[in-house]
Order: sequence, then structure tokens, then C-alpha cells
Amino acid sequence: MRVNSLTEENYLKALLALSVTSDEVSVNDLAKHLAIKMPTVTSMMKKLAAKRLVQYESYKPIKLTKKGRQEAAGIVRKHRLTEMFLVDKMGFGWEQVHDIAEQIEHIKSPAFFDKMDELLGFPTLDPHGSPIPDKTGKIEWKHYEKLSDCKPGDKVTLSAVLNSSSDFLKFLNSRDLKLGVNLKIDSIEPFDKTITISIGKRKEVLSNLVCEKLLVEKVT
Amino acid sequence: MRVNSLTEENYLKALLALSVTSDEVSVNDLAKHLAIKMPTVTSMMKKLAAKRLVQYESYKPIKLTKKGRQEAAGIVRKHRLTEMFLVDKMGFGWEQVHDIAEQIEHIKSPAFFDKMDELLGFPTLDPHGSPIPDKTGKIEWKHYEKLSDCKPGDKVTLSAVLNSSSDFLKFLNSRDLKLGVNLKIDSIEPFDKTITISIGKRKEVLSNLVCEKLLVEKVT
DNA sequence: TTATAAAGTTAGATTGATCTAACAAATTTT
DNA sequence: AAAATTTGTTAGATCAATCTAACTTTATAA
Ligand SMILES: [Mn+2]
Ligand SMILES: [Mn+2]
Ligand SMILES: [Mn+2]
Ligand SMILES: [Mn+2]
Repeated sequence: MRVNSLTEENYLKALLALSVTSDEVSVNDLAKHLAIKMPTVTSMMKKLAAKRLVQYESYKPIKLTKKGRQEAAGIVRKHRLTEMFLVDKMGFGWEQVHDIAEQIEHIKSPAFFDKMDELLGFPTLDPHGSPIPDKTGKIEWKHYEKLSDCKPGDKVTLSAVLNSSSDFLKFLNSRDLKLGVNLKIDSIEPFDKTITISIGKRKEVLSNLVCEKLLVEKVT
Repeated sequence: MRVNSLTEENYLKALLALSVTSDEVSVNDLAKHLAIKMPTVTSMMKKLAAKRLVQYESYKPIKLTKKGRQEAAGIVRKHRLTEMFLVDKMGFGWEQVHDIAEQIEHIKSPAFFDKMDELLGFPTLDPHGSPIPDKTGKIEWKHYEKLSDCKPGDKVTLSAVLNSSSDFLKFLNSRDLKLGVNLKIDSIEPFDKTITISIGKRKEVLSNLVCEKLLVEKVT
């Protein structure tokens, strides 16, 4: 009843990720998110409930307990510190680091991650603009909005991405869309919500699917 | 039949470690080294034999195949590169890195270790003086000898340690025994082979148990 | 060279993580 | 409200990695 397995850690992380919207998570959501079958989730929920990491009763939605949320935040903290370290200290591109961090987040060594933290100067954001949870498990998102919710004429700064897959980030690289670039929304196609933006004098056309994954901050 | 599990990797590494002396390894040795029971070893040997990583027949000693030796060297390479990175690039002490490297050696990401290698300038020795296997799996030990095999009057340089446990290395730290220090053997107690050495004008008394774990190079 | 001890194997159980098939509950549609 | 669909659970199987108990082979000692 002491340390969590890699598998358990992945369930906790999934629960935390799925909680951002609804706080309560269904067996089905979890099964889909982890690409496993529902009965597997059911039995793991019983185990995690016994460890007081989740609240679980048959046929009712699942909630992380405080303890569960903290453990999950700890994993995410390790993941994001790692990504930051890989980019800032080792010279990887932001599109290369997620998969490595998925593995390193399970390393058991507070000293290792404390050292990363220190060498990085105690960062609060990861290379994708996501907040790095603090040691108490607090996760503070800035008040960003989705590019897909902006209006024509809005001037914004690209501040975070909601998808860290290599494919998506390579796409952004190919258009020189990095965190911090300033964009102006020129127009939105009513039919499919495709957005045309200006970056300096360059223009780009971005599908709604892409814009939903881009978080921006209004500039005055 | 593609990728090896963490458990399999640990068996291969153990086999390689035990092969330094005898090339052939017994079920018993392996069981002791891994702190598991013999039947567990037997069944794993069948699995590794099926994967052509070891040569195994009932009641006969076990040998790594060429493929097995290469895989094992790959893990050791990752282990030692990691230790070097932790010490040289992250500021850990040589007594802190073995346990972290035991975990990181199982990370699946050639790019990650290639980057370490590059940032370190392609080192050939780890922080404990052990050779870092090259990418082809070749491991080249310098011609060191054990301090316990030296004679009174010998002048030597401490070049490697055969035990990377935190306790042992903390003991060496407490006596300022780092790799590269020059020692002179003053005398050897015939009864228990305890050795008295001089380091500059300082004198230390080292038990045979300690001296067997210290590899030195004669200086002229 | 027989007896004893050590080393090794086989058989069967356990635990964790997963699956499929069958059934049950809850939700949505009609 | 009944039917259909979706969601969730139970039961039982599988696979990897481990164990213990019982047995066999090999090595060592008397
Ligand atoms: Mn990530
Ligand atoms: Mn990230
Ligand atoms: Mn080591
Ligand atoms: Mn080492």
C-alpha cells in the first residue's frame, strides 16, 4: 500500500487529464483514453479506491480523491519538468520531448527532478505552455482562450498548445508557429470555421481542428 | 519477439556482469545476483533462449549469445552514459547516481542517449572509472590492477571502483579518495592484508575488502 | 563407491494487468 | 412506457514474473 506502479500512475494521470472539464470521469472515458477495455478499468478502480486514490462506487462516476489528485499532479510535474529540461538543457525540439517524458515521468527519484527544477530556475511553464504543477500539487492555468473562440480583428499571442504530438508540433514548426508569436485574426470562414491569420506580413489559413488546439492571450 | 522487457534487460545485464570472470554463468549465481529463486531463473532462461539471447540447456551453464551480449552492452552503455551525465552535466556526486541510472537505463529512446553522449563529448569512462561500451557493444577495460594485489612501495593512481554503492562511495569521499589521486603503498599487514597508504603526507589504513574494490594504475 | 549435499528442474500456486463473453443497469429513443 | 442503445459489471481466461514444494541430476565427501 505504499508506492504506485507505473500502470497505476498512468490511470491517475488519465483521471487528472479527464477531470479538467468535468471533475467526474466515466469508466468509458477512461477506457477510451487509455485504449483499454472497460472491465480492466473497473477492476483498477477497485484497487485505486482501496488505496484511497479515487472515489468509486458501481455505476457511479469516478472522482480523484485529494490524495489521488496530488499523486497525479506529481507525475505531471515530473513530465513537464522533464520536457522543459530536454528542450532547455539538452537541445531537443518541443516536438521531440513528449514521448521521452512519458517514460521519464515514472522515475522514482525526488533528487533527480529537484535537480532539474533547480537547473531550470524553477520554471512554471513547460515547452508547450502548460503549467508545471508545484510541489503541493497545485496547477495554475493562465486565463488563455482558444484561437477558435477569437473574433476577426483580434490580436493575440500564441501561448500554449493543447496537443503535444510530434505530428501536430511539426505542422506548427512548418508554419513557424512558436509560442510567443503575435497573430491577428483576419477572417473566419462561416461554413467550416477555418481561420485566416496574419503573422507580421505572412498569412496562414488554419482549420478549426488546429485552432481548437491553440491557446492564445489577447494583446491590447 | 521484438523488444525486451525491463525484467529481461535486467537478466541480460546480470549475465554480462557475471560473465566478466567466467563467460559461463550458473543458474545459482544468477539467482543470487538478482535476489530471486532458481526456478524463476530457469523459466526466464527458457524464454531468453527462445529469443536467441542466451544459450541454455538443462543442467548446463548459461552463456550469452552474441546478440544477447550486444543487448546487454546496450543497457550498460545507457547506464554509464546516464551516470556520466548526472555527474558532469547535472552536478550529482558519484555516490548518488547509480540508483537513478538503474532506472533510466531502461528508457527506450536512442535520441535521448545520443544527445547525452554528444553533450558529454563522447566519453569513454563513467564516473566510477568503468568503460562505457561503444555503440557496437564493445567494452574495453584498461589494464588496471586491484589495489589489494599491489606491493609495498608501489606508487599508483586510483583509476576505478568496482562497487558503486552509495555507502562505499561515501566512505571513499570521507577519506578524500577520488579517481585520479596518487597513492603510495606503505605497508601491508600480513595477517589480514590491511594496507596502509600515503596520499601526499596523509596516511590512511584500508581493509582488504576495500582494497579489492579499488582499481589502480602503476605510475613510474 | 556409496552417501550426502548442492544445484537445477518440474509442477502448481499467486499476483498484476489485461482480455472476451455474458449479463445487468442506466440512458435515450421511439 | 416500452424498446433499443449505451454503459458498466461479473466471471473466467491468459500472460508475465514470481514463489514454494517436491523431485532429479550433478558434484563432493566419507
Ligand atoms: Mn507532454
Ligand atoms: Mn508538455
Ligand atoms: Mn552504476
Ligand atoms: Mn558506474
